[in-house]
Amino acid sequence: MELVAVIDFETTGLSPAQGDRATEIAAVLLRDGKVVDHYQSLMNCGVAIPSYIEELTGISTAMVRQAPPAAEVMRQVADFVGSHPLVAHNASFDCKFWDAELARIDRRRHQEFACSMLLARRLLPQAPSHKLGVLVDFARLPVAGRAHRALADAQMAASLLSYLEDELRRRYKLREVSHELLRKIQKAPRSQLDQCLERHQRGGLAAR
DNA sequence: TGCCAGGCCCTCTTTAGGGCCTT
Repeated sequence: MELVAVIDFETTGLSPAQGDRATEIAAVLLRDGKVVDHYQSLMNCGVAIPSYIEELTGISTAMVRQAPPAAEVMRQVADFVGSHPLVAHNASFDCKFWDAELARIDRRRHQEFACSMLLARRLLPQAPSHKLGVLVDFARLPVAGRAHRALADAQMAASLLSYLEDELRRRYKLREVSHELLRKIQKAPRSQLDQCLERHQRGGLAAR
């Protein structure tokens, strides 16, 4: 598979539209199931961290006040990621913050997101839940560090993505699993997953 | 004062409701 960037944000809440801001970002570059590089930084967005968020993430107002400005961090991570396809766990969440924080520095996203949670719902319907930590435990993947810190979560999402790609290759005898195929699968109705992959195989894309 | 997201997905559905998942 081509190089992809798996990202994870820690934030002050759930919605940039409601004024929530990013407090930490991590991106790991994944190629053929191996992490080849990573970026991580706390970021100072100039707002206080709600106490329940500090309890969840361990990230305090004092910590982000000592961090580089959010604009500087976003420029760095956007340059680090470049034009590589993006992946996140529950990507709709990270996509909102990625786009909102980029907009603040007058930059725009030029690539699509794939979502490891939507893929896991289709490929691992038997998992007890589709939270990142539960899936990592279910698939017996290594725990990268403290949950709800950006780098650990990005590394675990990358491990999960590799596991899901292996499952796709094994079950459907695919030579290669592209980002484009992941996006097709995550959009396919669960009941039509097999038909989706059969169409893909017939199209010859699997052998490329 | 009270409330505060949003997309996905299932079902006792589709003229809807509610749980899941992210912080």
